[in-house]
Amino acid sequence: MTVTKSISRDDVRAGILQASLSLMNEGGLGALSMREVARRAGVSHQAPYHYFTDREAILAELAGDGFDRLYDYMVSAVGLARKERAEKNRALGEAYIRFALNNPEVFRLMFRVEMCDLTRYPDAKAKADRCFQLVADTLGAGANASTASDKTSPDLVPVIAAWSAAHGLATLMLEGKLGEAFGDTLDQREEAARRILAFTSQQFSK
Amino acid sequence: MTVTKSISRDDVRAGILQASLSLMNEGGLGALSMREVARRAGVSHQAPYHYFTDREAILAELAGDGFDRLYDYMVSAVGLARKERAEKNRALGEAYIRFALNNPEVFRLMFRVEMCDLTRYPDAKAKADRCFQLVADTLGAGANASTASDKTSPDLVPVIAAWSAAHGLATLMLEGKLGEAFGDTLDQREEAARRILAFTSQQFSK
DNA sequence: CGATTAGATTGACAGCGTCAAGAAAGAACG
DNA sequence: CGTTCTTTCTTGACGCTGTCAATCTAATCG
Repeated sequence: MTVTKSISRDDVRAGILQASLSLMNEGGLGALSMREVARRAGVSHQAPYHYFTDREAILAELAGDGFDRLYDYMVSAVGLARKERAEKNRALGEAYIRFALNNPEVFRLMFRVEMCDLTRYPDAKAKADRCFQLVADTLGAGANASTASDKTSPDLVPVIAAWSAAHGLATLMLEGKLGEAFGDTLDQREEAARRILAFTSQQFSK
Repeated sequence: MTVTKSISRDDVRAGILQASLSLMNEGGLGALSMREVARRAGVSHQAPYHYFTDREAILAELAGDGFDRLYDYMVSAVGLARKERAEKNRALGEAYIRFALNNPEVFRLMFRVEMCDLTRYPDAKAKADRCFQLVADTLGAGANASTASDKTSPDLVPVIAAWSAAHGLATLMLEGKLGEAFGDTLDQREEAARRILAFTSQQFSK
């Protein structure tokens, strides 16, 4: 059946990940089942176990990719922003929320510990830490929240405060807790998020 | 077997809810299965369907109870706080986070739309709205974020901004995204949350 | 007392994640 | 070339899930 020269091992692996991603984006995290993934990738229901130890390993890989993409979102936004720190902070938050609204399922996956416990997947954890480090650096503190080198790092408080504000807004919008008060289309919601975030970063800019 | 006078209908219903709650608190949301709930409640695996149409209906009821308890947390905290508005705002946020850290699974349930879509369960939605209304009132705006009577309500922006800050902090702590930088015991984490929240509300108080 | 009806139970079905055993296909080596 | 070994994939099975359907129980009413 393999008319093409050959289907390499990596191709199958990539196919499984691709099937997982599209399945998740179509039907939510709950629709991502090992068997359906295998069906979509055109392999037997057990084949994925040859590439991933279990369901969580696939989720960890997807989450890792998500953190990489979030990183790109943030880096490019900060790069484009005007050079004032307040401006960069705002751009960072906006990128964070834009990513969440445009990739809701991946975003959920990335921040739900029971979906994939990143401490068990060092590669994905490194990608996540890279994001957190970028947030901390951009917001002006050098310490990493996750590794926590020195426990007495007062600069960490404002970083986490600002991060929380953006993360909370993203979460509440994603879960529909703000109702449709701010529009139902993606553009309207992004614009609303921008307004709220502008207020927040203005307050945080002393 | 029914030595007591009789097991009323409401008793069975309450037993099912109780079993669901304890199961959820022990093994997380994933451990809450209809059959295990029935087993714990000492009824047949199909009995719960006589009281709840499906799994989501049980979750909706638990979420509703959660919102009631969150309401109590917040009301009593605000009542105890000094009368300055900044003080009340801080107390509100602290109560919010204290609830989240002490009831992690219920909190997750309450804010995950795919677990139970509250628009399908008006009773639970009313309890949720009551909480949001309290937040909006305490933070100084009269409009309800969920019902959104008038779309041009500028006062809503600071309310949502503050709510997002508290919600984001609760979420990030709950999901372990802040690492153990702020302690591993509940008390230490509550204290850390208080510090961060103090910073935020100070910034928001102009 | 017998008939009706509401309530609860048992049984069945398809789907799930995953363990275990077998088949297929190369590679290594005599 | 044949044979064994190893790696890769498939099929089958088990116990679990949520839920539909049919059966059994029990109580109410004529």
